[in-house]
This record gives sequence, structure tokens and C-alpha cells, in this order.
Amino acid sequence: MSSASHLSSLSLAILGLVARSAKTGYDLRKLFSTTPMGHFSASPGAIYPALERLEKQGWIRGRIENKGSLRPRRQYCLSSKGRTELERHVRKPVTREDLVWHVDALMLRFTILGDVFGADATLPFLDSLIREANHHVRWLEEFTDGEGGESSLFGRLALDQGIGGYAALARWAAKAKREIENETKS
Amino acid sequence: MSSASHLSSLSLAILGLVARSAKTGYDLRKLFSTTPMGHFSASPGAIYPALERLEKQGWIRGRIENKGSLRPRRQYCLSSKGRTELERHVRKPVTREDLVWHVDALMLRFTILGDVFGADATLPFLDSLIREANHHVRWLEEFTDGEGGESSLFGRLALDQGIGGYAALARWAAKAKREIENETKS
DNA sequence: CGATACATGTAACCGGTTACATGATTTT
DNA sequence: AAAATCATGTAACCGGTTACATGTATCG
Repeated sequence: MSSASHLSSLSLAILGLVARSAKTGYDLRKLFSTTPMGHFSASPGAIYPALERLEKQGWIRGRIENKGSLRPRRQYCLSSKGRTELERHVRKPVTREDLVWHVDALMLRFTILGDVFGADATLPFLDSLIREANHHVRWLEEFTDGEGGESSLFGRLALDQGIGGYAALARWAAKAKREIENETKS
Repeated sequence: MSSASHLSSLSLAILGLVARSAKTGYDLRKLFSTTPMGHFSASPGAIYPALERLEKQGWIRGRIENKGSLRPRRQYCLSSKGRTELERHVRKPVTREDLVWHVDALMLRFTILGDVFGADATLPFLDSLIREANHHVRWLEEFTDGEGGESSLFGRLALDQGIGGYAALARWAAKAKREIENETKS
């Protein structure tokens, strides 16, 4: 019941933010519209329903200020159940599917892992990210070769961009790992 | 009427593919599930409705084979109206919004430009891509600096990934431009 | 007192996901 | 003849977009 498999990147972003400190819907909108977290819908039509869903699932809890007022102000924070489920979700090893369909969520998961669950939690995540990214790069390269002269100059260039992007991601992850290991050695 | 502003990446991919040669829904599903075009829904529930919508808009035309059969086979090709609208859409200069919200569509637009509308059509596109990507990198870097010590190691690393990604995109575009110019010089 | 920022909601719409259903053709 | 593949569709659901609606607090 309440399986965590589907968890939109908006929900994930909300969970990650309320995990740090209690936030109102408006706080979240502000963050989404003014920071590089910015590719999340800052629209109330997305955020308020998402908060309702998460509360109904029992992952976050809302404290109402200004009780009785016509304009209630709701501060949401992560529940212990939410924390458990969030951890389960972000700790999952990176899959090929994540890489192809949910790239945006990966960086979110990384920051949540580090900030909420501790530096150590990021290391297996980065390992699986590196592994899957390299696998995917190899698959794309094989595809380029197999294709032979079949594809156009433009198709090949676009594919190169994809390969370069995943390769850069793997390199970034390796560098991040080194920095985190250095940082936590002290 | 029939404004082209909203054009999902699935629709764009379909238009780009039928522009090259007539395709059935099944052909498209095959392409999406077996090639690196693969981050498009290969599900019939996405593709057949999308084909219907595009035909209703008059952008593609379906020729029915096996007429009268209970299992008709429909080959779709781009209409002249569709070609005009597609060209208008892919030739638009790249905006910041495209970069942040529709990265996936950018490579699609690039290959369509090159394959369907000619190598020359890609050059202004790549110029605007380079310009916007560099702008965005500068904005992200300013954000990193402005933030100061406010953000965590993990937030900073995630931001670095973003910066690196956009910088790599700009470098790729510059390289692509050179290759295309060399290729077409002959 | 008017403007602006704070703050929350809702309803219509739209497109993608999932799962199911059906039939035709080719291969073994 | 069974199995696999080719091929098209549909219905329920879900979440995000857009646009609208409402009210509060603060500042000039």
C-alpha cells in the first residue's frame, strides 16, 4: 500500500525541502521561482495539490497557524514515515531507467542523500551512477558504430551530444566522490 | 488558431520522423523502443492519440491500407501545412526557457533542422543555443558566488553538475558548427 | 488608500501512463 | 496449430498547466 515507486520530481523536491526545515506552499513556490531549483512548477495549481497528496499519504504533516482565519497558513514538515520512505527512495541504486527518464531527479536525490542522510549515503549512489552512466555510454557508442553510415551527420552529432553528456555525468560523479571522501576524512 | 506554441516532444519527434518518410504508429513505437530516441513513450496509449491529434490539426495525413479490413494499417506522412508549421517551430531561436524546460527537445530540433531543412538552417540555431547556454552558465555561476557559504557541499556539487552540463552543451554546439561548416564548404 | 508582496486555493483542460482488448500475419 | 510478432485501439487514472478567485499584511 502507498507504494513509493511513482514519486514525481516535484514531490521529491518538496520532500527534500521540507526535510531540512518546515515550509509553507508559498516558501516552496519562492524557492522554485528564484533559485536553480527552478525547473519545478512554481504554480500553485501544482504545489498545493502535491502537498495535499503527500499529507494524505502521511509523508508530511501540516501545522495550521492562524487557526480559524479565512486565510490559514500551513507549515509542512516531514513525518517519520515520510523520512523512512524518502530514504528508501533516494537510496535505491541508480538504474538505466533513471538515467534515461529521470535525469532531473538524480541531482535532487544526490543533494537529499547528502544533506538529509549524511555524506556516506551518497557514495553508493555515486558508484551506481558512475556504473550505469558508463554502461549507457558504451551502449550509445555501440549504436553509433552499428549504425555505420546509416544515420545523417546531424543524427550522429546529436548522438555525440548524448554520449558527451553521460560521460560528463560519470566524470562529475567521480570527482564528487573524491571531494566528499576528502571532506569527510577530517 | 491551431497555434504551434505547445508541441510536446513526442509530437515533435513524430513530426520529425514522418517528415523523412511515411511511418505507421507501429514503426514509431519500434523506433522509440529500440534506438536512442528511446526517451519517448513507446506506448500505444501515447502514440495513437498523438497521431490523431496531429491529423486533426492537419499537420500529418494518414493513408489507409487494407481498406475495409478490421485491422487497418495507417501510413502517416507530413502535410505541406505540417511542414510549414514544423519549420516555423524548429527555426525559433533557442530561449532560456527551452534550455531549462525542454532540453530534450533541443537535440530533436537540431536533427530536424539539419535533416529536413538543410545544414544551413542549423547554424543560427546553434548560435542561439551557444549564446543562451553561456548566459545560463554565467547566471548559475553568479548564483554560486552570491550564495556564499549558504549552501551545503552537496548543493554546491549539484550546481557544479548543472554548470558543467550547460557548458558542455555550448562546447558541443560550437564543435558541431565547425563540423557542419567544414562539411558544407565542399 | 492604493500598491505590492504574502498566501492559499480551485476548476477546466490536456497529454502521458498503465492496462486491457482485439485482430492479422508470419514463423516454427 | 501454436507462438511470436505485427498492428491498432480504448478507457481509467493521474499529475501538471493555465487561469481564475480570494483574502491578508505591509509599506509608502
